[in-house]
Amino acid sequence: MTKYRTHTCGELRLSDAGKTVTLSGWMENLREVGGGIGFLVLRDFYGTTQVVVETESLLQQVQALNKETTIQVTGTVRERTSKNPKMPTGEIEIVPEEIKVLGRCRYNELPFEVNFSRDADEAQRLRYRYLDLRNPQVKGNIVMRSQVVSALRRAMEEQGFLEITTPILTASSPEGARDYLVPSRKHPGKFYALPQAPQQFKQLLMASGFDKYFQIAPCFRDEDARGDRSPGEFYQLDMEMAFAGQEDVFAVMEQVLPPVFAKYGAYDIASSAPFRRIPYLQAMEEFGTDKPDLRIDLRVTDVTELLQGCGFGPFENNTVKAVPVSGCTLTRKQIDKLCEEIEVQAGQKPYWFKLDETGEIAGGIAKFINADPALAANVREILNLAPGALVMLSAGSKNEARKTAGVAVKLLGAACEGHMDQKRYEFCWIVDFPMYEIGEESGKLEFCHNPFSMPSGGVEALEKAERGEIDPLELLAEQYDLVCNGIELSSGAVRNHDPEIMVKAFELVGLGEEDVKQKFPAMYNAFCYGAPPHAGIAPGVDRMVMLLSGEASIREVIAFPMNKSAQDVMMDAPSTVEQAQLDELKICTVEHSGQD
RNA sequence: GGCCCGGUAGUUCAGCUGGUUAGAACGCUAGCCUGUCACGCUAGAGGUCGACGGUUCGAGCCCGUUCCGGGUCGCCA
Repeated sequence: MTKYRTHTCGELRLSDAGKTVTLSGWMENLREVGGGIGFLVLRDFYGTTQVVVETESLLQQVQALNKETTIQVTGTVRERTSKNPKMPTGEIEIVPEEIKVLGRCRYNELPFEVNFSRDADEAQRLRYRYLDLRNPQVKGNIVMRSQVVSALRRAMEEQGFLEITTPILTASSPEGARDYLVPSRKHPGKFYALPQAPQQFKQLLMASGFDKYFQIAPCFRDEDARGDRSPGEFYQLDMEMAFAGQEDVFAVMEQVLPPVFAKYGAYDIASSAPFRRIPYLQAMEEFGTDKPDLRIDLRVTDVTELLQGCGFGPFENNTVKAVPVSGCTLTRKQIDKLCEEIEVQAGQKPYWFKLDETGEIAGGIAKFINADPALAANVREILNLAPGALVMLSAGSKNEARKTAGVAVKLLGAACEGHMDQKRYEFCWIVDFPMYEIGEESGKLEFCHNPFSMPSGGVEALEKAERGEIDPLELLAEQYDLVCNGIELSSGAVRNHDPEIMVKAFELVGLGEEDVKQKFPAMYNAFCYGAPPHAGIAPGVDRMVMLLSGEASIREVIAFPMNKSAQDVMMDAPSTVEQAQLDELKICTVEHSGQD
């Protein structure tokens, strides 16, 4: 049997001096210092070890090798005369007797230098991801992800959950995101779909009598990417529990997540149970978003009435929101830059003024407020302003003004000192989501989130809405979001397990029993055979690891990510296939015009 | 699909108001260097300035079209 190594490149210490060892790894660097001496840095998964090449023949041998060649070094561990306290193996070096090439690197110029790969162009990194991943920092995120997934698994199992895998080839679902379709060879013209989430299967597991289910579940959605959303596929910690409600789900997550975040995260403080609960409407009013970052102490104030008629055009007949920031030291230039960034992210221009050292309102739209001394005094009092305060303003429809203010809170919190406690994980639950909304395109009543959620108040509430006793828009759903540091980790809900209530919920949006049966046949049928009340949630694994690593891009926590255009440039996917494969699937290719 | 930013040496970038032979750092090649550790020193090689078209006496720079990458909005029940 070939023994490639006796030790790893990260483990030898001074106490090992004198031992004969064999190490295998990548040749990271060769430093020749003259006099026939060369220092070779050998790297493997576990670390780096210095090999000191002192004989002419060995030096010639390694001089001829390109960096990143894999080699096997057999030699003696020796105490270094000049130690390097910066590296764990810095007290020793290997004096080699034999160096064997295991895998030659054929190129003396690499697409980028391994230890600086994070500075390289991202397309280049993804094309040569196997080189990129040799960088210990890049690799570290993937290692951490593995540890986090393992810890989550253990924690869920300790809570009595059973991991059950569900089908990858399944049926297309009628709602939600665009599906990835897979043609069926045995049934020409018909398609499987990759699951957008195991939603229906986990609910069917509940109907089957499994009590607590979880899965690190792959999910597939054909939607465009974002910095925090990988295109195509992602993973969720999917869970569902029977005979359970909102509080039961909260309790599980509040026990499972904080220890994992505190242990593996970049910050070691995570909120403890119970997480703060914020009703949806309150979050929208106070934070201007349903994804508040609780580390920021800034809040949104409605100043619509206060500033109506101040003479500033954009405020007339619009909702106006203010975000006061005390003790703001931003310069005029920095404020302008921030406004630009708010405009990019919110799609709407913000306005501002500030209080100078003497307490005078100055800058931005100050003159409209100063025009009326009584108004100026009111503004100061209502917003509780002291000298040095900055006030960011937004105006527009209620939604626009809120959203812009929300972006302002997020960016001001990050930009202004003393308004954000950065080094912690702050969880919160957003609760009491509306069940229905008026669709922007249709102008009609639609489900706000998903039709699987149980309406608060059950069938009675729906009937009241049906009889016109209450506005359907006021109906709430037993639906919740889990948010951490301004990032939505998950939606979840108490599910609607009662076919009667399901039909009633659909009737309010102009659909009926036939629609429910047609859209969700398996679930509807299963629930007709006696289903337990159940609830669940599915926090995104990629998002969580991204938060823990402190990375700004989700691609940094995925071993082999796709680019923004949903391509794997390393594997060249998607790609064309053989005509024979298409023929077998009875798929005709259509000549592409190239114009669309 | 809309908007914004970018594309210059193997890599990361600089390049003024349009003006001679397009620069730097890292990497690479060669030589030197007896303890380096992001080793150091000297020299050298390396460019279709994303592509196409236009304006101009003259374009890396200005204009148009297009391709590629990233961000953002739409989208993501």
